[in-house]
Amino acid sequence: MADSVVLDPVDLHLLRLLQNDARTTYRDLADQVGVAPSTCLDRVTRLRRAGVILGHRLELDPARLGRGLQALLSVQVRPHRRELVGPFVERIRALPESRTVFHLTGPDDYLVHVAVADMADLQRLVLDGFTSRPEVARVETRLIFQQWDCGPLLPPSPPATP
Amino acid sequence: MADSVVLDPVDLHLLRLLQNDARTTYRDLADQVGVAPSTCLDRVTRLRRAGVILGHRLELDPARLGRGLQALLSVQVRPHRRELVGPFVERIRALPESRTVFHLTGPDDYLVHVAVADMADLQRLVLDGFTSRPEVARVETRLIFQQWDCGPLLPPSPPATP
DNA sequence: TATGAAAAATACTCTAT
DNA sequence: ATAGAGTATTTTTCATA
Repeated sequence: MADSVVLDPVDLHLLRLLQNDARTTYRDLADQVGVAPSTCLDRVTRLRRAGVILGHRLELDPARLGRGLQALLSVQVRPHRRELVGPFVERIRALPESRTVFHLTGPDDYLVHVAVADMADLQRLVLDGFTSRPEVARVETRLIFQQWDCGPLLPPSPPATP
Repeated sequence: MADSVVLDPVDLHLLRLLQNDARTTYRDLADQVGVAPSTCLDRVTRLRRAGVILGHRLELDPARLGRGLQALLSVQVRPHRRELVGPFVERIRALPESRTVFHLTGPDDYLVHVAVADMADLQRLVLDGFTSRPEVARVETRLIFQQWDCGPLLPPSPPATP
C-alpha cells in the first residue's frame, strides 16, 4: 500500500493550483488548466479516491488565536518500548498546545511542535506535560523565530520533455 | 500587528468544524452550529479578514506522490549574518524537496522538513543542496518514522463556565 | 448583528463522442 | 477520457427585524 500514483500534467497542474487555494472552483481550474470543468471534477475525484488528496484543511494564524509563541520540543522517552510509547504519543497528541508529533531516528525520539500563548505558558507545558512524566527522560526546547512554508508538494524528477 | 482576536463560541465552533473539513458547506455548518447559513458565511468572511483564517490548503499524501521518505535536517549556517541567511532561506524554500523551514533558537539555526523519494534521493539532496554550500557549516539528518497531526488549533484556556 | 428568501454561481450527473 | 447540457446544491446578496 501507499504505492506511488501515476500523474499526468493535468493532474499535476490541478494539484499545484489546489495546494495554493483548495477552494478554487472547477470552472476556474478548467480555465487555467485548459480542460472542461467536468474533467476537473473527474480528475479531482479520482485523486481523492487514489489517496493522493487526503483532505482540505484550514490554515489558521496561531498568533491571532492567542498562541503567538511556537516551539519544538525534542523528547527522549526511556525505556523506548511500545507499551510506553503508544500512550505517550496519544497523551501528547491530546494536549491542546500540540500541533504535530514526529517520531524520529536519532537520540531524540520525538519532536513535538507546540503553539503556546507566551513563555510562562511554555514553561507550564514543558513542566506539566513533559518533564513531570516518568517515561520522559529528557526534553530540549527550541523556540521558533520564524517559519516558512515551501512550494507545492509534487512528485520527484518532473518528466523532462526532450 | 498579529494581535489576538476575540472569538465567541460560534466562531470557535466554526473553526473547529472547518479545521476538520474545510469544505463543509455553510448549510451544514449552520445545522451543526445552530445559526443561519448566511451568518456562517458572514462569520467566516470576517475571520478571513481578521487574519485568523489564512487559507484553505489541500492535504496530500507524500507517499502517493513518490515521496515516501521524509526527514528533518538541522542546519548550522555560519557566519549567521543577514546577507547570508536571507538568500540561504530563499534557496532552501525553492527546493522541490522542502516542505517547511524553521528558524530556531539554539545551536542548530534552521530545521528543514523535506520529503524525498528514497535514501539515495535524500543523500543527493543533503550533499548537493546543503553540505556543498559554503555558508552551511553542519547538517544533521534525522529520518521521520511517523508523523501525527494533533487536534484543532484553538485559543488557550477556553472560557471556564462555572 | 442575525435572519430568511431571492438571485447568482457552482457542483454534480448523465449521455454522447 | 473528455466535453457539454441539464439538474440539484450551494453560495452570496439584500431587505428586514
